Amino acid sequence: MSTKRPYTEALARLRAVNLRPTRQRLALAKLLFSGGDRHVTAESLHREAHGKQIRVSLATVYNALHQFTEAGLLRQVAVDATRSYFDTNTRHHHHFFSEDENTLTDIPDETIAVSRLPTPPAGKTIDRVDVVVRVRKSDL
Amino acid sequence: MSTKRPYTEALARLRAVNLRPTRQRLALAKLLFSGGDRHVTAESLHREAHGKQIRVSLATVYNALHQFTEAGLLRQVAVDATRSYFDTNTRHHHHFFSEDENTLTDIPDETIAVSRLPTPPAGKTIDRVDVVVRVRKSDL
DNA sequence: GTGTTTGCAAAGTGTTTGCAATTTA
DNA sequence: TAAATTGCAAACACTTTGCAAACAC
Repeated sequence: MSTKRPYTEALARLRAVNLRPTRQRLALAKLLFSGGDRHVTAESLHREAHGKQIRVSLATVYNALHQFTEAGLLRQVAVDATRSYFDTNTRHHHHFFSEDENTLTDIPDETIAVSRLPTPPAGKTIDRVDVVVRVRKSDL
Repeated sequence: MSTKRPYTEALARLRAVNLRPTRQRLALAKLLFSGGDRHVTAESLHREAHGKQIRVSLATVYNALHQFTEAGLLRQVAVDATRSYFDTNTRHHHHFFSEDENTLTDIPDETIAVSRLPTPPAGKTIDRVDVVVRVRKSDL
């Protein structure tokens, strides 16, 4: 678990991928990697940081999210045409997407399975398979 | 097949869903529904229309795509955080997404299967399951 | 004629970029 | 102090909206 020593933890992560541990990156890394798995958008992370008195610009949040993604610390998920989501769980897994609340949730890996993968078009290789189970409130 | 009599065909489709067959809507419906299954973005459809001397504004293309989608003639597909894709195939099926060319292709339904669907979070119902098989050029 | 639809231009989102000032090593 | 990073504001790409003119019925 990465709940303890969030500062050291975040610092180590940044060092490991050769990103300078600036005040902003450290703070964001702490928010992202100190709890369990998380799903954030640039906006939501920026808002969260501000709520905790961390001064960081939205542009820097965008930069950090992309740098973290490139470094393999995050994974980008495309579910909504308007916003970009980032997932701290970089292992292979799938998602629930709540269309009411616009929120992502991980699907436990054992509870879903794709069988019979198709042959990709000629000259192409499968990069990855994303399954999004779209859910909404039961009643209405 | 809807290849023949594209005008009558498009007209019938619009009538069926109670959308006034205006010149613009008819022209777009003809482009969309006269061939086989298609995947378009607002931009690509607008460009295509212009190429065929059909005068229609981008705003109208957006309106039409949304009206057609609402009417069940199209289906919206979320694969890319920046653009919205619309699919003329509204049956249940999945997609290849080429990350090199930003293009969608249908996956024949028999060649893919999702087994063991997960139980949705409490109070939620599964609306639909989208599988996107991301592919890229084999070499590099 | 009356209500609908169109096209334009303006406004709105979410995101990226250029660059001077600041910070890190 | 040299190189990297930040924050701001401007630019961007895509999409939506308000409204007068044009159109369908």
